Amino acid sequence: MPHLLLKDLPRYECLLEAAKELPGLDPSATEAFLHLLRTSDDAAGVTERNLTNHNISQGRFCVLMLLWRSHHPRAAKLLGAEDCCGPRTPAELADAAGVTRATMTGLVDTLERDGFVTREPDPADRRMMSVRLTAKGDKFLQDLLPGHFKVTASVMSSLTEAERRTLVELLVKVQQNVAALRRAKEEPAGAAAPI
Amino acid sequence: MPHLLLKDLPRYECLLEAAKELPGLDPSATEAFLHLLRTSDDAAGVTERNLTNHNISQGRFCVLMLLWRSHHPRAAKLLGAEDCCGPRTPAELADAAGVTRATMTGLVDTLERDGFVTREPDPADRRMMSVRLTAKGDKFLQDLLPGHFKVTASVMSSLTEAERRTLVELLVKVQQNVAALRRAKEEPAGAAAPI
DNA sequence: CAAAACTCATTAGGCCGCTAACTGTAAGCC
DNA sequence: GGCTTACAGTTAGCGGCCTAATGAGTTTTG
Repeated sequence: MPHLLLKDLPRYECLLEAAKELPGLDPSATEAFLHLLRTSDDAAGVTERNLTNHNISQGRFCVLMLLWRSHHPRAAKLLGAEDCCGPRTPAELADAAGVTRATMTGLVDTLERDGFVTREPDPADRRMMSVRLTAKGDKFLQDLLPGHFKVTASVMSSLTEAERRTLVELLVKVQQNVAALRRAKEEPAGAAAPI
Repeated sequence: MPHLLLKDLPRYECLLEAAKELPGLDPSATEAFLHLLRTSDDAAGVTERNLTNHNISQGRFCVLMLLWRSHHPRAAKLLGAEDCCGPRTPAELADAAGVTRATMTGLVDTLERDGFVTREPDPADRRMMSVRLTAKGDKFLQDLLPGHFKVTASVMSSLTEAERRTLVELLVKVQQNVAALRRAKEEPAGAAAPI
Protein backbone atom coordinates (compact mmCIF):
# COMPACT_ATOMS: atom_id res chain seq x y z
CA MET A 1 0.00 0.00 0.00
CA PRO A 2 2.76 2.46 0.77
CA HIS A 3 4.28 4.67 -1.90
CA LEU A 4 7.62 4.84 -0.29
CA LEU A 5 9.33 1.64 0.57
CA LEU A 6 11.99 3.02 2.82
CA LYS A 7 11.42 2.88 6.51
CA ASP A 8 14.26 5.04 7.77
CA LEU A 9 14.98 8.15 5.78
CA PRO A 10 18.58 9.21 5.23
CA ARG A 11 19.74 12.07 7.36
CA TYR A 12 20.26 15.41 5.69
CA GLU A 13 24.04 15.31 6.15
CA CYS A 14 24.06 11.98 4.36
CA LEU A 15 22.21 13.51 1.46
CA LEU A 16 24.75 16.33 1.33
CA GLU A 17 27.55 13.78 1.21
CA ALA A 18 25.77 11.71 -1.39
CA ALA A 19 25.18 14.74 -3.59
CA LYS A 20 28.91 15.12 -4.01
CA GLU A 21 29.12 11.77 -5.71
CA LEU A 22 25.78 11.71 -7.44
CA PRO A 23 25.40 14.71 -9.74
CA GLY A 24 21.84 15.85 -10.07
CA LEU A 25 20.85 14.96 -6.53
CA ASP A 26 19.28 18.01 -4.90
CA PRO A 27 19.63 17.45 -1.14
CA SER A 28 16.90 19.74 0.14
CA ALA A 29 14.47 18.68 -2.59
CA THR A 30 15.16 15.01 -1.95
CA GLU A 31 14.75 15.46 1.76
CA ALA A 32 11.45 17.27 1.38
CA PHE A 33 10.25 14.72 -1.15
CA LEU A 34 11.09 11.74 1.03
CA HIS A 35 9.55 13.29 4.12
CA LEU A 36 6.40 14.12 2.20
CA LEU A 37 5.94 10.53 1.13
CA ARG A 38 6.93 9.07 4.47
CA THR A 39 4.56 11.30 6.44
CA SER A 40 1.72 10.69 4.06
CA ASP A 41 2.26 6.96 4.32
CA ASP A 42 2.31 7.13 8.10
CA ALA A 43 -0.80 9.28 8.25
CA ALA A 44 -2.67 7.14 5.75
CA GLY A 45 -1.59 4.07 7.68
CA VAL A 46 -3.37 5.31 10.79
CA THR A 47 -6.71 5.88 9.12
CA GLU A 48 -6.34 2.80 6.98
CA ARG A 49 -5.84 0.64 10.03
CA ASN A 50 -9.04 2.06 11.44
CA LEU A 51 -10.88 1.26 8.22
CA THR A 52 -9.37 -2.23 8.09
CA ASN A 53 -10.73 -2.89 11.56
CA HIS A 54 -14.14 -2.38 10.02
CA ASN A 55 -13.29 -4.68 7.11
CA ILE A 56 -13.26 -1.96 4.50
CA SER A 57 -10.53 -0.54 2.30
CA GLN A 58 -9.71 3.05 1.52
CA GLY A 59 -11.08 2.62 -1.98
CA ARG A 60 -14.37 1.11 -0.90
CA PHE A 61 -14.73 3.74 1.83
CA CYS A 62 -14.29 6.47 -0.73
CA VAL A 63 -16.99 5.00 -2.96
CA LEU A 64 -19.39 4.86 -0.03
CA MET A 65 -18.65 8.50 0.81
CA LEU A 66 -19.27 9.56 -2.78
CA LEU A 67 -22.56 7.67 -2.88
CA TRP A 68 -23.54 9.07 0.46
CA ARG A 69 -23.06 12.54 -0.92
CA SER A 70 -25.13 11.66 -3.96
CA HIS A 71 -28.07 10.39 -2.00
CA HIS A 72 -28.00 12.70 1.01
CA PRO A 73 -28.28 16.30 -0.17
CA ARG A 74 -27.42 17.61 3.28
CA ALA A 75 -24.11 15.76 3.12
CA ALA A 76 -23.17 17.16 -0.25
CA LYS A 77 -21.17 19.95 1.32
CA LEU A 78 -18.78 17.52 2.91
CA LEU A 79 -17.15 16.41 -0.28
CA GLY A 80 -17.42 19.73 -2.03
CA ALA A 81 -20.14 19.01 -4.54
CA GLU A 82 -20.95 22.11 -6.48
CA ASP A 83 -24.20 20.76 -7.87
CA CYS A 84 -26.84 18.85 -5.98
CA CYS A 85 -26.35 15.55 -7.77
CA GLY A 86 -23.20 13.60 -7.08
CA PRO A 87 -21.79 10.66 -8.99
CA ARG A 88 -24.06 7.64 -9.36
CA THR A 89 -22.89 5.66 -12.36
CA PRO A 90 -19.68 3.63 -12.29
CA ALA A 91 -18.12 6.03 -14.79
CA GLU A 92 -18.93 9.09 -12.67
CA LEU A 93 -17.70 7.35 -9.53
CA ALA A 94 -14.48 6.34 -11.24
CA ASP A 95 -13.93 9.90 -12.40
CA ALA A 96 -14.63 11.38 -8.98
CA ALA A 97 -12.39 8.89 -7.28
CA GLY A 98 -9.60 9.17 -9.82
CA VAL A 99 -9.48 5.47 -10.70
CA THR A 100 -10.25 3.61 -13.90
CA ARG A 101 -13.67 2.24 -14.70
CA ALA A 102 -12.34 -1.26 -14.49
CA THR A 103 -11.19 -0.59 -10.95
CA MET A 104 -14.58 0.87 -10.07
CA THR A 105 -16.25 -2.28 -11.39
CA GLY A 106 -14.19 -4.29 -8.92
CA LEU A 107 -14.90 -1.95 -6.02
CA VAL A 108 -18.63 -1.97 -6.68
CA ASP A 109 -18.48 -5.75 -7.05
CA THR A 110 -17.19 -6.23 -3.54
CA LEU A 111 -19.44 -3.52 -2.09
CA GLU A 112 -22.44 -5.18 -3.72
CA ARG A 113 -21.35 -8.59 -2.47
CA ASP A 114 -21.21 -7.18 1.06
CA GLY A 115 -24.65 -5.64 0.66
CA PHE A 116 -23.55 -1.98 0.97
CA VAL A 117 -24.66 -0.94 -2.51
CA THR A 118 -26.91 -2.18 -5.30
CA ARG A 119 -26.65 -1.90 -9.07
CA GLU A 120 -29.77 -0.86 -10.98
CA PRO A 121 -30.03 -0.62 -14.75
CA ASP A 122 -30.80 2.84 -16.14
CA PRO A 123 -34.20 2.73 -17.87
CA ALA A 124 -33.30 5.49 -20.31
CA ASP A 125 -29.89 4.29 -21.47
CA ARG A 126 -29.44 0.57 -21.32
CA ARG A 127 -25.65 0.88 -21.31
CA MET A 128 -25.70 2.56 -17.93
CA MET A 129 -26.00 1.31 -14.42
CA SER A 130 -26.92 3.30 -11.35
CA VAL A 131 -25.17 2.50 -8.10
CA ARG A 132 -27.15 3.13 -4.95
CA LEU A 133 -26.31 2.99 -1.25
CA THR A 134 -28.38 0.43 0.65
CA ALA A 135 -29.74 0.97 4.13
CA LYS A 136 -27.02 -1.36 5.37
CA GLY A 137 -24.36 0.73 3.61
CA ASP A 138 -25.81 3.91 5.07
CA LYS A 139 -25.82 2.51 8.58
CA PHE A 140 -22.29 1.25 8.14
CA LEU A 141 -21.13 4.75 7.28
CA GLN A 142 -23.04 6.29 10.17
CA ASP A 143 -21.27 3.92 12.54
CA LEU A 144 -17.87 4.41 10.97
CA LEU A 145 -17.65 8.15 10.42
CA PRO A 146 -17.29 9.46 13.99
CA GLY A 147 -14.29 7.21 14.58
CA HIS A 148 -12.84 8.09 11.22
CA PHE A 149 -13.02 11.81 11.91
CA LYS A 150 -11.52 11.27 15.32
CA VAL A 151 -8.55 9.40 13.89
CA THR A 152 -8.02 11.98 11.18
CA ALA A 153 -8.04 14.78 13.74
CA SER A 154 -5.62 12.93 15.98
CA VAL A 155 -3.07 12.64 13.20
CA MET A 156 -2.92 16.41 12.87
CA SER A 157 -3.30 17.14 16.56
CA SER A 158 0.36 18.08 17.01
CA LEU A 159 0.04 21.08 14.68
CA THR A 160 -1.44 24.42 15.67
CA GLU A 161 -4.05 26.07 13.47
CA ALA A 162 -1.36 28.36 12.08
CA GLU A 163 0.94 25.45 11.34
CA ARG A 164 -1.85 23.63 9.56
CA ARG A 165 -2.46 26.65 7.37
CA THR A 166 1.25 26.91 6.57
CA LEU A 167 1.43 23.23 5.77
CA VAL A 168 -1.55 23.43 3.44
CA GLU A 169 -0.07 26.46 1.69
CA LEU A 170 3.21 24.68 1.04
CA LEU A 171 1.46 21.52 -0.10
CA VAL A 172 -0.75 23.47 -2.48
CA LYS A 173 2.36 25.07 -3.95
CA VAL A 174 3.79 21.64 -4.64
CA GLN A 175 0.47 20.41 -6.04
CA GLN A 176 0.22 23.30 -8.46
CA ASN A 177 3.79 22.78 -9.54
CA VAL A 178 3.19 19.10 -10.17
CA ALA A 179 0.04 19.91 -12.12
CA ALA A 180 2.00 22.40 -14.22
CA LEU A 181 4.74 19.84 -14.83
CA ARG A 182 2.19 17.30 -15.96
CA ARG A 183 0.54 19.75 -18.34
CA ALA A 184 3.95 20.67 -19.75
CA LYS A 185 4.69 17.00 -20.36
CA GLU A 186 1.34 16.20 -21.91
CA GLU A 187 0.80 19.25 -24.08
CA PRO A 188 3.59 18.65 -26.58
CA ALA A 189 2.05 15.30 -27.38
CA GLY A 190 -1.50 16.54 -26.94
CA ALA A 191 -0.96 19.51 -29.28
CA ALA A 192 0.48 17.37 -32.04
CA ALA A 193 -2.10 14.62 -31.95
CA PRO A 194 -5.45 16.32 -32.63
CA ILE A 195 -4.66 17.37 -36.18
CA MET B 1 -1.74 2.91 -6.22
CA PRO B 2 -3.00 6.15 -4.63
CA HIS B 3 -3.87 6.38 -0.98
CA LEU B 4 -6.55 8.91 -1.45
CA LEU B 5 -9.25 8.14 -3.90
CA LEU B 6 -10.69 11.61 -4.19
CA LYS B 7 -9.66 13.72 -7.10
CA ASP B 8 -11.05 17.06 -6.07
CA LEU B 9 -10.69 18.01 -2.44
CA PRO B 10 -13.53 19.78 -0.71
CA ARG B 11 -13.04 23.48 -0.22
CA TYR B 12 -12.37 24.71 3.28
CA GLU B 13 -15.72 26.49 3.53
CA CYS B 14 -17.42 23.24 2.69
CA LEU B 15 -15.60 21.54 5.51
CA LEU B 16 -16.71 24.27 7.89
CA GLU B 17 -20.30 23.75 6.79
CA ALA B 18 -19.99 19.99 7.05
CA ALA B 19 -18.55 20.22 10.55
CA LYS B 20 -21.81 21.73 11.75
CA GLU B 21 -23.68 18.58 10.85
CA LEU B 22 -20.99 16.02 11.51
CA PRO B 23 -19.79 16.25 15.07
CA GLY B 24 -16.17 15.24 15.44
CA LEU B 25 -15.08 16.60 12.08
CA ASP B 26 -12.15 18.96 12.62
CA PRO B 27 -12.08 21.22 9.55
CA SER B 28 -8.46 22.38 9.64
CA ALA B 29 -7.19 18.91 10.52
CA THR B 30 -9.22 17.30 7.78
CA GLU B 31 -8.07 19.88 5.27
CA ALA B 32 -4.41 19.38 6.17
CA PHE B 33 -4.82 15.62 6.15
CA LEU B 34 -6.46 15.52 2.73
CA HIS B 35 -3.93 17.90 1.23
CA LEU B 36 -1.08 15.85 2.63
CA LEU B 37 -2.34 12.68 0.97
CA ARG B 38 -3.29 14.40 -2.25
CA THR B 39 0.10 16.10 -2.62
CA SER B 40 1.99 12.97 -1.77
CA ASP B 41 -0.01 11.04 -4.32
CA ASP B 42 0.66 13.66 -6.97
CA ALA B 43 4.36 13.80 -6.19
CA ALA B 44 4.73 10.04 -6.09
CA GLY B 45 2.82 9.83 -9.34
CA VAL B 46 5.45 11.92 -11.09
CA THR B 47 8.41 9.80 -10.05
CA GLU B 48 6.43 6.61 -10.45
CA ARG B 49 5.63 7.47 -14.05
CA ASN B 50 9.33 7.96 -14.65
CA LEU B 51 10.08 4.57 -13.13
CA THR B 52 7.28 2.92 -15.07
CA ASN B 53 8.84 4.20 -18.29
CA HIS B 54 11.83 2.09 -17.37
CA ASN B 55 9.63 -0.90 -16.61
CA ILE B 56 10.26 -0.90 -12.89
CA SER B 57 7.99 -0.30 -9.93
CA GLN B 58 8.57 1.80 -6.84
CA GLY B 59 9.01 -1.33 -4.76
CA ARG B 60 11.52 -2.97 -7.07
CA PHE B 61 13.41 0.30 -7.39
CA CYS B 62 13.68 0.53 -3.64
CA VAL B 63 15.10 -3.00 -3.42
CA LEU B 64 17.70 -2.16 -6.03
CA MET B 65 18.70 0.97 -4.11
CA LEU B 66 19.04 -0.97 -0.88
CA LEU B 67 21.17 -3.62 -2.55
CA TRP B 68 23.26 -0.97 -4.24
CA ARG B 69 24.00 0.49 -0.86
CA SER B 70 24.91 -2.90 0.47
CA HIS B 71 27.39 -3.68 -2.26
CA HIS B 72 28.83 -0.22 -2.94
CA PRO B 73 30.36 1.16 0.23
CA ARG B 74 30.71 4.62 -1.30
CA ALA B 75 26.98 4.70 -1.91
CA ALA B 76 26.14 3.78 1.64
CA LYS B 77 25.80 7.40 2.63
CA LEU B 78 22.95 7.97 0.25
CA LEU B 79 20.49 5.86 2.11
CA GLY B 80 21.78 6.66 5.54
CA ALA B 81 23.44 3.42 6.47
CA GLU B 82 25.16 3.81 9.78
CA ASP B 83 27.22 0.66 9.39
CA CYS B 84 29.07 -0.47 6.32
CA CYS B 85 26.91 -3.50 5.63
CA GLY B 86 23.41 -2.94 4.34
CA PRO B 87 20.59 -5.43 4.02
CA ARG B 88 21.28 -8.52 1.94
CA THR B 89 18.87 -11.23 2.99
CA PRO B 90 15.17 -11.11 2.09
CA ALA B 91 14.32 -10.59 5.75
CA GLU B 92 16.69 -7.62 6.09
CA LEU B 93 15.47 -6.14 2.85
CA ALA B 94 11.85 -6.52 3.91
CA ASP B 95 12.60 -4.82 7.20
CA ALA B 96 14.47 -1.94 5.58
CA ALA B 97 11.76 -1.44 3.01
CA GLY B 98 8.92 -1.76 5.47
CA VAL B 99 7.13 -4.60 3.69
CA THR B 100 6.45 -8.18 4.69
CA ARG B 101 8.82 -10.98 3.85
CA ALA B 102 6.22 -12.49 1.59
CA THR B 103 6.13 -9.28 -0.40
CA MET B 104 9.91 -9.21 -0.59
CA THR B 105 9.90 -12.74 -1.96
CA GLY B 106 7.68 -11.53 -4.78
CA LEU B 107 9.81 -8.45 -5.48
CA VAL B 108 13.01 -10.48 -5.56
CA ASP B 109 11.27 -13.03 -7.78
CA THR B 110 10.57 -10.47 -10.47
CA LEU B 111 13.96 -8.78 -10.10
CA GLU B 112 15.66 -12.14 -10.47
CA ARG B 113 13.51 -13.00 -13.47
CA ASP B 114 14.62 -9.74 -15.10
CA GLY B 115 18.26 -10.49 -14.32
CA PHE B 116 18.83 -7.55 -11.95
CA VAL B 117 19.60 -9.65 -8.87
CA THR B 118 20.59 -13.21 -8.00
CA ARG B 119 19.76 -15.39 -5.02
CA GLU B 120 22.60 -17.30 -3.42
CA PRO B 121 22.23 -19.72 -0.53
CA ASP B 122 24.02 -18.75 2.66
CA PRO B 123 26.73 -21.31 3.39
CA ALA B 124 26.59 -20.72 7.14
CA ASP B 125 22.83 -20.87 7.73
CA ARG B 126 20.98 -22.97 5.23
CA ARG B 127 17.68 -21.24 5.94
CA MET B 128 19.01 -17.98 4.57
CA MET B 129 19.45 -16.61 1.10
CA SER B 130 21.68 -13.74 0.07
CA VAL B 131 20.41 -11.37 -2.60
CA ARG B 132 23.02 -9.74 -4.78
CA LEU B 133 22.90 -7.06 -7.44
CA THR B 134 24.06 -8.28 -10.84
CA ALA B 135 26.13 -6.21 -13.26
CA LYS B 136 22.97 -5.72 -15.28
CA GLY B 137 21.14 -4.46 -12.21
CA ASP B 138 23.98 -2.11 -11.40
CA LYS B 139 24.05 -0.68 -14.89
CA PHE B 140 20.29 -0.28 -14.85
CA LEU B 141 20.53 1.84 -11.72
CA GLN B 142 23.38 3.90 -13.13
CA ASP B 143 21.26 4.72 -16.16
CA LEU B 144 18.12 5.41 -14.15
CA LEU B 145 19.36 7.50 -11.25
CA PRO B 146 20.19 10.81 -12.96
CA GLY B 147 16.70 11.02 -14.40
CA HIS B 148 15.16 9.98 -11.12
CA PHE B 149 16.98 12.71 -9.21
CA LYS B 150 16.00 15.24 -11.83
CA VAL B 151 12.33 14.36 -11.53
CA THR B 152 12.46 14.42 -7.74
CA ALA B 153 14.06 17.85 -7.79
CA SER B 154 11.50 19.17 -10.26
CA VAL B 155 8.64 18.20 -7.97
CA MET B 156 10.02 20.44 -5.23
CA SER B 157 11.29 23.16 -7.53
CA SER B 158 8.48 25.56 -6.64
CA LEU B 159 9.60 25.77 -3.00
CA THR B 160 12.48 27.91 -1.77
CA GLU B 161 15.12 26.43 0.49
CA ALA B 162 13.45 28.07 3.48
CA GLU B 163 10.05 26.71 2.49
CA ARG B 164 11.49 23.23 2.13
CA ARG B 165 12.91 23.45 5.62
CA THR B 166 9.58 24.63 7.00
CA LEU B 167 7.75 21.84 5.18
CA VAL B 168 10.11 19.20 6.53
CA GLU B 169 9.76 20.56 10.06
CA LEU B 170 5.98 20.39 9.91
CA LEU B 171 6.03 16.93 8.37
CA VAL B 172 8.41 15.66 11.03
CA LYS B 173 6.05 16.99 13.70
CA VAL B 174 3.25 14.96 12.18
CA GLN B 175 5.46 11.89 11.84
CA GLN B 176 6.49 12.01 15.48
CA ASN B 177 2.90 12.45 16.53
CA VAL B 178 1.80 9.47 14.47
CA ALA B 179 4.62 7.38 15.90
CA ALA B 180 3.55 8.36 19.42
CA LEU B 181 -0.06 7.51 18.63
CA ARG B 182 0.97 4.11 17.33
CA ARG B 183 3.05 3.37 20.41
CA ALA B 184 0.15 4.40 22.62
CA LYS B 185 -2.15 2.05 20.71
CA GLU B 186 0.25 -0.88 20.80
CA GLU B 187 1.61 -0.64 24.31
CA PRO B 188 -1.58 -1.47 26.18
CA ALA B 189 -1.71 -4.78 24.33
CA GLY B 190 2.05 -5.15 24.22
CA ALA B 191 2.41 -4.56 27.95
CA ALA B 192 -0.17 -7.14 28.84
CA ALA B 193 1.04 -9.88 26.54
CA PRO B 194 4.64 -10.55 27.60
CA ILE B 195 3.81 -11.93 31.03
C1' DC C 1 20.07 -36.16 23.11
C1' DA C 2 15.31 -35.13 21.77
C1' DA C 3 11.30 -32.22 21.94
C1' DA C 4 9.80 -27.53 21.78
C1' DA C 5 10.23 -23.00 20.17
C1' DC C 6 11.89 -20.00 17.07
C1' DT C 7 13.40 -18.12 12.47
C1' DC C 8 13.92 -18.00 7.31
C1' DA C 9 11.92 -18.18 3.02
C1' DT C 10 8.25 -19.49 0.41
C1' DT C 11 3.47 -20.58 -1.10
C1' DA C 12 -1.56 -19.92 -1.38
C1' DG C 13 -5.27 -16.97 -1.64
C1' DG C 14 -7.35 -12.34 -1.41
C1' DC C 15 -7.78 -7.28 -2.45
C1' DC C 16 -6.90 -3.48 -5.27
C1' DG C 17 -4.64 -0.87 -8.64
C1' DC C 18 -3.60 -0.95 -13.82
C1' DT C 19 -3.98 -1.80 -19.25
C1' DA C 20 -6.09 -3.93 -23.09
C1' DA C 21 -9.61 -6.25 -25.26
C1' DC C 22 -14.47 -7.23 -25.54
C1' DT C 23 -19.86 -6.78 -25.58
C1' DG C 24 -23.73 -4.21 -25.97
C1' DT C 25 -25.93 0.24 -26.78
C1' DA C 26 -26.45 4.96 -28.62
C1' DA C 27 -25.69 8.47 -31.92
C1' DG C 28 -24.06 10.58 -36.25
C1' DC C 29 -23.81 10.34 -41.16
C1' DC C 30 -24.10 8.82 -45.77
C1' DG D 1 -31.95 1.65 -43.39
C1' DG D 2 -27.00 0.59 -42.79
C1' DC D 3 -22.20 2.01 -41.54
C1' DT D 4 -19.11 3.95 -38.62
C1' DT D 5 -17.94 5.97 -34.47
C1' DA D 6 -18.21 6.71 -29.61
C1' DC D 7 -19.36 5.33 -25.15
C1' DA D 8 -20.76 2.32 -20.62
C1' DG D 9 -19.53 -1.48 -18.29
C1' DT D 10 -17.21 -5.71 -17.88
C1' DT D 11 -13.68 -9.28 -18.31
C1' DA D 12 -8.97 -11.11 -18.40
C1' DG D 13 -4.49 -10.92 -16.97
C1' DC D 14 -0.58 -8.75 -14.46
C1' DG D 15 1.93 -6.47 -10.50
C1' DG D 16 2.26 -5.59 -5.84
C1' DC D 17 0.60 -5.45 -1.32
C1' DC D 18 -1.33 -8.19 2.53
C1' DT D 19 -2.28 -12.36 6.00
C1' DA D 20 -2.01 -17.11 7.16
C1' DA D 21 -0.10 -21.48 6.70
C1' DT D 22 3.87 -24.49 5.40
C1' DG D 23 8.46 -26.74 5.14
C1' DA D 24 13.12 -26.60 6.30
C1' DG D 25 16.74 -25.51 9.50
C1' DT D 26 18.50 -23.66 13.90
C1' DT D 27 18.45 -22.78 18.72
C1' DT D 28 16.83 -23.46 23.26
C1' DT D 29 15.85 -26.24 26.94
C1' DG D 30 14.51 -30.04 29.95
